Parts: sequence; C-alpha cells; structure tokens
Amino acid sequence: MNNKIDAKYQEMAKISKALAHPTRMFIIDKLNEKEHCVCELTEMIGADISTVSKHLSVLKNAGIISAEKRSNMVYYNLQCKCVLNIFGCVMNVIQSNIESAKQIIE
Amino acid sequence: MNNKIDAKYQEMAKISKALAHPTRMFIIDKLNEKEHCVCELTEMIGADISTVSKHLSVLKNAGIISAEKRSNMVYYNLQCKCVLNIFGCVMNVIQSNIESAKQIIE
DNA sequence: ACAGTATTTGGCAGTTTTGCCAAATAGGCA
DNA sequence: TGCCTATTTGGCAAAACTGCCAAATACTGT
Repeated sequence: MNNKIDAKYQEMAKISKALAHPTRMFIIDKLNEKEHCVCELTEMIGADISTVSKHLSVLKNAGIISAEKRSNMVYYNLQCKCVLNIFGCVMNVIQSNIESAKQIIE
Repeated sequence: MNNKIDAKYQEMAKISKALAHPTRMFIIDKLNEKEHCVCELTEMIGADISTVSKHLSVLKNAGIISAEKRSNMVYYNLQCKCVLNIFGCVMNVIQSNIESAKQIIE
C-alpha cells in the first residue's frame, strides 16, 4: 500500500470517522430536516453543551456541516446533501444485516 | 434522545465506525474486485497478520464482510454490495469538499 | 501423531476519542 | 462599560482503538 494510495483511504476514513458516533449521526439526521443552533441540538441530545459543540466541530472539520453565525447564535446546516446518501446507505447495510439474520434463523 | 431512537443511531454509528480506518477502507476496496484470504490482504497491506485479522473481524462483526473457510485458508468477501454505495458516497463528500475549497480560493 | 501453514485470540503499551467542568470568547442590549 | 446569553476552547480522567508479539487453534499432508 504505497503512500499515494494510502492518502485516498486516509481521506475516506476521515469522513467515516466523523460519522462514527451516535450523537453525530443524530445531529445529521436533525440537520437534514432543518438548520439548528447549538442550544437546540443540545436540548435534543441532552449532553453538556461543550460536548455537543465538540461533536459539531468534528462534523464541520470533515466538511459535513457548515456553520453560520447570526446574532449570538451559531446555526448549523448540512454542507452537502450527499451525506444523506451515506446515511441511507448505512441504513441499507443494517437492513441487509437483518435480512441475513432472518435467513439464518429459518 | 430516548433509548429507542438512540438504538438506531447507535447501530448506524457501528457501521460507520467499522469503516473508519484506512486499512479497512482499503480492504473493502480490494474485496470489491474479488475475494481474498487473510495472507493476500496482509501482503498488500504490509502490517502484521494479526493486525489484519483483527481489522477483518471488525468488518465482519459489523456485517460488512463474510468469511468462508476453504482448506486452511479463510476467504473474505463483501457481505453486501451496498457497502460500495457508502464507499461511493464518501468519495462524493470528499469531492464536494474539494469543490467548496476551490470556491473559497477563487 | 507430527510438522508445517493459515488464522485467530490474549495481552499489553501507546494513541486517540469522549464527556464533563471551568474558563475564555463573542454578540446583544441596557 | 457591564451584564447576559450562546458558543468555543483547554484540560483532564475514563474509555475505546491500534498494532505488535506470543500463544492458541484449525487444517493439510506425511
């Protein structure tokens, strides 16, 4: 695995890693409906606001969401709707796993 | 975030987490072409065979790949082609990030 | 049974991630 | 300016992840 090839997988892993947390998956799902500020998300998630802020920064850093400051609030949005495809694909994998499990039982 | 809802995001994060490593991304890419045994993958990756075996077990545990033992070798395959969609979607996000970066420069 | 090959598992040290608290920063408004 | 709200950042302890080695397991062929 040479370095150039490795860089590609590194980059892909970085995106996946950004998604790899239940709270962040939740955030993406919510931002799909509409934009939210940090305190709204914090309210829904029920963790410390600093924790939520850090999750948001992970997603932003991966280019998955974008932030826009209005008055003294920061509103987050999906940067690119293509994340939703990943979201859907992950659900498909889960669905497929369930199907496999069913077959084993029968 | 009640428990039932949480379970959904937990499951999704589990899939994402399984993908969240360059070596595992590489493995998926290779298994897309054709099945491979552990030693073939180890050869390509250049890590300890036990390390590769553990990566494979992470992917298998997430239901992403499947193992088939033939003679004294274990051949791994993609369990469900739908993972490739995720693969493609992740690349789209990367592409979209590049586009965004370009726009900022201009 | 024995030797040889392929793979998995246990364990451990080093690194990264997570989540909370406290402190810092930023904007709005009196 | 000073106070209030919203958010980010620094720091720390706990938890999870990685990658290597050594040992265990599984199968082949003699």
